[in-house]
Amino acid sequence: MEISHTEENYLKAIFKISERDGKPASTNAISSEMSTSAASVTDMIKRLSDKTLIHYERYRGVTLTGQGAQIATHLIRKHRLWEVFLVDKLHFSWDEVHEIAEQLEHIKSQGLVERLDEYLGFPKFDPHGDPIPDADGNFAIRKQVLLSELKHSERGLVVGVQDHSTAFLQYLDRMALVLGTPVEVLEYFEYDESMRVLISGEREQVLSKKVCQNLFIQKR
Amino acid sequence: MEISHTEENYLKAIFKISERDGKPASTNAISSEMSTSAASVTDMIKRLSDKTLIHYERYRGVTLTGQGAQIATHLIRKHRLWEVFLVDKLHFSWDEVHEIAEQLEHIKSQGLVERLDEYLGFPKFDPHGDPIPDADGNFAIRKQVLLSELKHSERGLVVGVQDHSTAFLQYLDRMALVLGTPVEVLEYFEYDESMRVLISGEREQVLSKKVCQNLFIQKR
DNA sequence: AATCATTTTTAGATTAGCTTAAAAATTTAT
DNA sequence: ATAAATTTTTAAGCTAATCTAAAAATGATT
Repeated sequence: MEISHTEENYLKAIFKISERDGKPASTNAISSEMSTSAASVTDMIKRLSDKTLIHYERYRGVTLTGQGAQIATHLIRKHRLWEVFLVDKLHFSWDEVHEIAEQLEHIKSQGLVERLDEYLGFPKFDPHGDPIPDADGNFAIRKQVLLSELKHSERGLVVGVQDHSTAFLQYLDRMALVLGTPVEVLEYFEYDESMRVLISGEREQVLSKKVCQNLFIQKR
Repeated sequence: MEISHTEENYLKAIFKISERDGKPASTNAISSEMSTSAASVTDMIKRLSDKTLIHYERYRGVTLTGQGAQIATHLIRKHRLWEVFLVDKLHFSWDEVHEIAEQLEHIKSQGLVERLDEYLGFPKFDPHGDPIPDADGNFAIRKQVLLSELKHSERGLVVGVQDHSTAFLQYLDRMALVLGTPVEVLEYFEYDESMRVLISGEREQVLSKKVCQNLFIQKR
């Protein structure tokens, strides 16, 4: 069965929305995620239903079938492996790779992903700290909390971001808060929910509420 | 100006045909190259003409404009660089890479090709011995002849293939006649235009007319 | 339960790219 | 130079994916 580039993107969007919201993806949620009209989504829902890639109940929302979920996770696998390639091998920065990987994830080939995986040394996380599903679709799980959840004097490592925007990633680069950086909470300001943080055991920096709520930390 | 995947493929086909035949590409030649109907080609010719990517005179054939030629050579550059990547880094064999590169060549990004080129060490030829145009579209030229043009006792190196078919490439693998292999003509049989050849200074092999007419040799 | 607001679907159209079949233009052969 | 063969174009229509606008269904409010 042929699955188009566009259909693949819909499946990925549905996967993302159900993950995020913990419930079936509504027509509107999909149209918003895909930046398209609700009418287009209704149309596409019919096509994907016919191909048994999704399960749909009118006005109830969309869930992925086993088949659909497999395609979606495989796309995520490819996307994240290509991001690792672009950063590790071609030396792109982590804020430049999303759009390119968005195209590369649609390349179809039996052997390519597995060889790429091997070539990259079977990475478990992408350059933003997001887990890379294995060939069976299983994601590695890591104990992580938001920096905003850390208490005074708690320490940890930066392991990921919740906000993937270019603006945030570039801010983190400027602050030298890349993946693997050790952090320690020195002080919490209730007034604006900001934190004074020791970065790499070297520099102190006050980080805003918004920053703290978008940075994943592995405690230690 | 947006150029679609399909339009890019037409430009590449027109480039290939004009190169091969040394004259403007006819509607039929394009339809044959693209495995599509002549009517579709006429349709596409209108679109590409409107975008000033080709020059067309009814019943006279198609030539690429500067713009069109630039896009075509850039596609060839990307295709061949990706083939080098697949063979050198991911260890695909030379008969497996064409279809994957056919997809990869359409990836759009400012920096990607140049970084890939650098990563691969600025290769001048792809795994089949075809020249890789530089960023300005210039192809390296190499003095090469077909094996069938060599006389008795002449020697050279295998540097390329004319026939890119899987069958031929796999035959060459079996015969250990990969790129860089030294060959010497020991005997020419007028009867069927076959040749007895010394391969790598080690093994003798009789090669058919068809094989000799599809192997490029650099004399020495 | 009736009304209002929101969400979703349907209806009708558009575009890119494709098809087949027939018509027209060009080239080749007699 | 006229007929025959070939090439190319036109005509008409299909599918996937999209849109806007209107209709219908659902959910929320009083």
